[in-house]
Amino acid sequence: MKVEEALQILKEHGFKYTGKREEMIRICAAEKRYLSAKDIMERIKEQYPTLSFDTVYRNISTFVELGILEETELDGEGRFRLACSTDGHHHHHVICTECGKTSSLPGCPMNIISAVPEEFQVTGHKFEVYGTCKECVTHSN
Amino acid sequence: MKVEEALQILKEHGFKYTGKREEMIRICAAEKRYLSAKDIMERIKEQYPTLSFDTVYRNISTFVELGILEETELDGEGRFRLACSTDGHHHHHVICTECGKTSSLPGCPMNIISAVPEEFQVTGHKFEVYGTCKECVTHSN
DNA sequence: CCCTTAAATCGGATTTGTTCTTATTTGATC
DNA sequence: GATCAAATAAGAACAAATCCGATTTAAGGG
Repeated sequence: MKVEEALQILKEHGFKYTGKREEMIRICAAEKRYLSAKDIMERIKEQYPTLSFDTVYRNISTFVELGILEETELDGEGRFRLACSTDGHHHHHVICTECGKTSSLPGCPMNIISAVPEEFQVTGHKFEVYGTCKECVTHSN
Repeated sequence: MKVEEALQILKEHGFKYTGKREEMIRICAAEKRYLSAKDIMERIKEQYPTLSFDTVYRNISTFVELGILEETELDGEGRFRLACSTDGHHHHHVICTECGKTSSLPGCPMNIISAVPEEFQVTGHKFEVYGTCKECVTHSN
């Protein structure tokens, strides 16, 4: 997803444009990795030093609801990255547990699963491979 | 995994036997679903009304480290269930997001994945299907 | 342009899940 | 039964996330 697409989605849903929102999205668009709310705060402080964490958290959850951001969880804290499933087709990621860096995996296990027990009404799924990226392996040695 | 196996694992690793630990394990063994620390606290209060949450949390993490409990996360809180991967072979679950009830899924996507980018050193993976179980669908209507 | 209004933001207090600290108790071993 | 390390209690401390009341700001209409 591109920054412009994200802003368009916001507009379509009646959300106001603010420089802070755009900057948050730009920050997420800048790297192929999951960022924590803290990471985003840190990066946005350069342009908006007074931004409150309430704003960051509130915007993040708006973005997640609108499908602009994808969410996961590492070490008990939420991590976010610009949605990329919509770029092509649905897929999953390998995630570096050190730095949040991601890389796409082909395919989705749901396509292959023979059967989900019929006493469950399926609402979603999560498939994530965890690891350490080359950079983080190097740094930790 | 059975309660006795779990206790055996504790013993093998030099942990002391306590009634509280056994009871915690029994509680987890009693149902095929993920329980929160709070759930376990609640259930154990019948036998050990004074048990502190520190004890519950500390024991839970010991159990997770020893592979006695499996951990996941729902609604921002840790959930635990008696490990069952060791029963037969490695597998995954459908999880009811309402009550934590689980059901096994055959197979593991890691077997099918063609290739993980070689710049990642894989350390683990998570595959979970989420849904609502029959009981919870009924109750919410 | 200015006015109005609802949405967005601020700043701090609050909540929630979890961990830490210190003193005390208890299980295992001799 | 004495000893000692491990386990526990109780509450303080922590960190992530949310809530709240007051203020500011974007968007649209006159």
